[in-house]
Amino acid sequence: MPRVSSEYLAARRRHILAAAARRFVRDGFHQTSIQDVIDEAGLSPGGVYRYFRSKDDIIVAISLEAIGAVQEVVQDAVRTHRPLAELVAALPQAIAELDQADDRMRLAVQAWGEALRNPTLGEAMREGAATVVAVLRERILVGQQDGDVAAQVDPDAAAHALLSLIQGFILQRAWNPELSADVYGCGAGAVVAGMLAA
Amino acid sequence: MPRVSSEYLAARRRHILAAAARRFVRDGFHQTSIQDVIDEAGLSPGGVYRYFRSKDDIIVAISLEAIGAVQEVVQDAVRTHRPLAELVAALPQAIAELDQADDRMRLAVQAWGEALRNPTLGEAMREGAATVVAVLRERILVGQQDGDVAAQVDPDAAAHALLSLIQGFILQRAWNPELSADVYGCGAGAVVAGMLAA
DNA sequence: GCGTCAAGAGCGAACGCTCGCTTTTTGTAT
DNA sequence: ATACAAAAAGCGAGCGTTCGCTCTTGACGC
Repeated sequence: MPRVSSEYLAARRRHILAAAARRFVRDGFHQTSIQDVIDEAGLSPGGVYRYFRSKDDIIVAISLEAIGAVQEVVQDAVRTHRPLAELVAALPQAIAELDQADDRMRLAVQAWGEALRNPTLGEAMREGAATVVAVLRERILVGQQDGDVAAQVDPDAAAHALLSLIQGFILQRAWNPELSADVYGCGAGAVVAGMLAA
Repeated sequence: MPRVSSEYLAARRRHILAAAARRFVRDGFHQTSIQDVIDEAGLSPGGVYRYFRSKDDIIVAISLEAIGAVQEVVQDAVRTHRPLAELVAALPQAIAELDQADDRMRLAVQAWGEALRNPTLGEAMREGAATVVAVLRERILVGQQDGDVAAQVDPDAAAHALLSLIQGFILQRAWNPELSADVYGCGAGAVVAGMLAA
């Protein structure tokens, strides 16, 4: 199959990544051997190494996909211009839907740990987090201008806290898929909406 | 050196765990070979395998230590009976102090991922999270009885959200040690105290 | 001198990955 | 249309290395 279209090549690459993702979800990055990925993809070592320079390359690609997906969900959610509390309450549901098909969020949790020792991934993670924080900060600032958010709140610090609400849900749901996105969303929304009695 | 005291044995065990922790922090669980741990401990394979049945045993022991530390910090903080917003604002500082000596929180992040594939660790993680949630829920319930917390808030769901604020800080700080515990604490406190304008 | 602990050589298995070969497809000349 | 040459995708045996771990052996406190 030489001299094939670039779409073919991209599809092949995606095929390998999908196979790797399935194994990584089940067994973890490092309990999965490259041979496992090769078997899952129905290829041979040479076939896989034509598309990826190393196992680490595959891990990085998968991790970037996972964090990119989270980033997108948050950005999309903010774009809807809902009230902030409602937005926060809705995010868990959106993430749960993203996760339903392929357990992608389990990959995200593993990628978090991986980012601590892989510089490329660490940089990407910091960048991704910074982007999400920036988006949330802008939303908070707008809210303050509109009078929907208390003026004395530090937008940057609060944005980090909102990011935590998302990350925490991803983590807790990875451990316990029973965790209801709706219930968690209500809890998170209530916290943001002003949990303490006036 | 036969027939030594049980304190000696316990100390030996701790010595090995400390050595393993140093390596695990630097290189990750799976990029660290058992030989690395052996070298770091200044022992031989036989010396290490007298105290641990397998590398996984060491990983589990280290992970349990890390999650136990978080659990303790939260429980201690709740016991101080401060106002809830103040408590949440203070937690990041307490965690940062815990982390300062040995980067223990980097181990926690790795343990989170490890819990997804190691059933023992998974169970421990669910249990640990449930304990923390229970403690926070009780605190919220008390707050509701005292009128400090809005009555319509679901205590369980809100407790999960508070746990997220802690987990998110651990994660974000692991990626970026520059993240100020004070600033984050203020943000988290503000969110809980009622971020949205009345 | 018995009982225990640690040393360290070394085991088999599994690892990530390479490389020479085969197979398949495409472009071009006929 | 057909034949052929060039190019590239995929195969898979097998490389060297490293892995987690075992087991014999010697050292030493009691």
